[in-house]
Formats: sequence, structure tokens, C-alpha cells
Amino acid sequence: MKSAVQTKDTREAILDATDMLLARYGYKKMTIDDLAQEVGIGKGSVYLHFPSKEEIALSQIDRIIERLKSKLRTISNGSAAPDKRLREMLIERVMFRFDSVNHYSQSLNEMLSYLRPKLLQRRKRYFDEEARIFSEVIADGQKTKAFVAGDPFDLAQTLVTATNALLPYSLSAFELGDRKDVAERTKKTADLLINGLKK
Amino acid sequence: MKSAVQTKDTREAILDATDMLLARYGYKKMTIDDLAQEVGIGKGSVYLHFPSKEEIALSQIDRIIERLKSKLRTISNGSAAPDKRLREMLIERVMFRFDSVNHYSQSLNEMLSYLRPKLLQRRKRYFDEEARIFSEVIADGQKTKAFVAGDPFDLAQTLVTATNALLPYSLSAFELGDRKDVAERTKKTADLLINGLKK
DNA sequence: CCAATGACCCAAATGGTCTTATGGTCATAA
DNA sequence: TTATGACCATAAGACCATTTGGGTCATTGG
Repeated sequence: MKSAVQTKDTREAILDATDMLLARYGYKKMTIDDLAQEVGIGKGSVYLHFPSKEEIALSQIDRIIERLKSKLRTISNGSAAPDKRLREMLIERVMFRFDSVNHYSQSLNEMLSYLRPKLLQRRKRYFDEEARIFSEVIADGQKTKAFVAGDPFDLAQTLVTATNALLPYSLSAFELGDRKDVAERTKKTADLLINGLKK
Repeated sequence: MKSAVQTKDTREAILDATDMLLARYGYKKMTIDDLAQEVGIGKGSVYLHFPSKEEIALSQIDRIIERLKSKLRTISNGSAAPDKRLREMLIERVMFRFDSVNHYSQSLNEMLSYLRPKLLQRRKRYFDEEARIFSEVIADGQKTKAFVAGDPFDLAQTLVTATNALLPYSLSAFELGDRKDVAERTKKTADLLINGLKK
């Protein structure tokens, strides 16, 4: 990875290195110099791809969510019954995040202390975008009268809110508890919520 | 309030003063001297009631939760139908906290940074205790076949988890959003959850 | 000519030193 | 016996010099 990048897009390489260095050093301690060296480029070249250190870290978080959304869309577009799809999506939204930041250990809260306002904004955006994907499945379920009536997006936002406490955010993955336990709590919450949609 | 305390229990007076000073100065800036003066006692007398500064702040948080639990019990023991009681309790658990710490503005997260491990522990305990009160109402609803079968405490914990993201914790009341908005989101979440219990 | 580079700039961070403040203790007085 | 505030030790803050690191840009090589 320290050799000049030839087989991989530089922007992605920077984000990969960011992922690793955030986990190792946290936001504050991670330097652009370290990053450049890790990628095998000059320090100034980093700024050809990202306007600031802050934006690099935020873009890494964005990337995690983009990957999640892609997974949610795959499930959403599947052929299972809408309630089964919803359940799988709720679980995925929690567990994918958990696994994506699990190696960040204590550094998640540290990042929050530096990037709080912008992270909060993005967080709101992420939830909106996720809810949009969820709402499509809800609308599906409503067409066949399997789900209650109501604005699909509104209902989706409720699903999102109800599972938000299970996400690693200010609580690190470590603080959230054992992975198995988080998964279990997520399933139970999802089941109750979907059951509520069915009436 | 600066006069010697005669008509009010000293411990309560200390906690009242803590509530006010936490809101004004935050945890770090609040001094035991300020506290003692606010109550009208000597600085050393504070330590007759609390072992440490840390414990004073934690006890104030405990007190908020005790008041909440009292309110939850009142609702729980009411004569309304179980689903109506549950709904009211879920809303109360969110809004009572919101209102109790709303005047803390930015200082909630500051407190968290100093008291994190102990706050997390207590937080777990609070949730357990709340879930116990909820489980009684769930058991009530199960007796009349109005609610689904299952361990009442387990189901109650799910209700608690599903509304946890709405509580002010690392997100201040300010960051959680407009009070009206929080209440609205809480109601929608409660409705969906209770609907899920009814099947 | 254009993109990559690393030297440069400057504000922020850090480390060292001294001073002050504060949590907690305890001798004293009521 | 209990309340008090002076005392103590350590932590925190202020100050200053030095170093560091985010961001910029003049230079070079392809």
C-alpha cells in the first residue's frame, strides 16, 4: 500500500488509509502527512481530492453510509415479502454500522467532539436517505393491504427513529455492548415495529 | 435561598443548587464553594451528604429519574386501558427528561465527558427500572389478551430501546430539536410500538 | 502545459515553568 | 457532636518559547 498507487483510485486509497488511521490514532492525532505516506503520494496531492482534513474524515463516514444504502437497496429490490425485507433492512442498518466502526474503539466519540455540528447535519441527511429507501418497501406493503395506511416516508422515519439508539454514535460499538446482544435487541425491536405496521 | 436552610432538607437543597449551577456553569466550572454558598452552608458540610463532587452531579441525575419513575408509576396504576397507559408512559419517559434537562443547554455533553463510565452504568440501571414499571402494564394487557404473548420485561425493554434515541443524552435537548417535534416523533413511535404489541 | 511534490508559512498545539484554584480533609469552635 | 472554613496537595490555568501540522504554492518532471 505504500507503493505508488496504480491499481486503485487515489481518492478511494485516501479513504482506505483514513479508515485505518482513524481507528489507530483517532481524528486529532491522524495527520495529513501520515495519510499521504500511507497512500504513497505527496502531501499536497491529498488536497487535490479533499478540501480539508475535516472533509476527509466526513467523507469516510459518508462512504460507509453509501455502502450501507447500497445494501439496503439490494434488499429493498429483493423478491421477499415486504415485511421480511423491512426486517432485514432494519437489522442491516444497525449491524452494518456496528461492523463498520467496530475497529474505531474509543475514537468515535473523539471524532464527534471535533466534528459535531457537521456530523449532526450529515446524520440527519443519512437518516432521511435511509428512510426513503425504507418507504419504498412500506409503500409496497401498503399496495397489498399488508401494512397500515399512512405516509410511507413518515412511517419509515419512525422505523429509523426507533432503531437509532442501537447505532454506534456517541456510544462506541464497545459501549453499545456485545455484537450478539446488539443484534438480538435489534431483531426484537424490528419485530415489534413491523408487527405494528401490519395492523 | 442564600439564607441558612431551615425549611428544607439540606440534601435536597444541595441538589436544587446543583441543578441550577450545572445549567449555568456546567460540571467542570461548578465549584463546591459556589454550591455551599448557594445553599447557605459551609463547604465542608456538603461532604456530610455526598462523598464527592462527582457523586453530587450523579445524584442530581438520579433524582430526575426517581421523579420520572414516580410519574410512570402513577400512570401505570391508573385505570385507563393498558395500551393507553403505555402510550402515556412512553411519552412521559421522553418528555419528562427533555423538560428536566432542557435548561442544561450545552452542558449535558460536557457532563458526559467527565462522568462517562458512571453515567453509562446508571443509564443502564435507569432503563432496567423503567422497563420494570412498563412490564407491569404489559402483563396487565396480556391478561386480557389485548397484547401479544411473551416475557413482559423483555417486551418492555424493547419499548425502552425503541424510544431511547429520543432521549437527551449526548445530544442535548437543543440538538434533539424543537420540543414539539420531539413530542411528535415520540407519539408516532409509541403508536407504532403499541400497535405491534396488540397483534 | 499540467499534475505531483515537498518546502514553506503561520496559526495552533505542545511542553516547561510558575501561579492559582479547587476538591477534599480536619482542627477548632460553638 | 456537628458545622465550619483554614489548610493541603494536586490539578488546572496562565505565560512563554518551541514545535507541529493543515493548508498553500513555487518548482520540477513527465
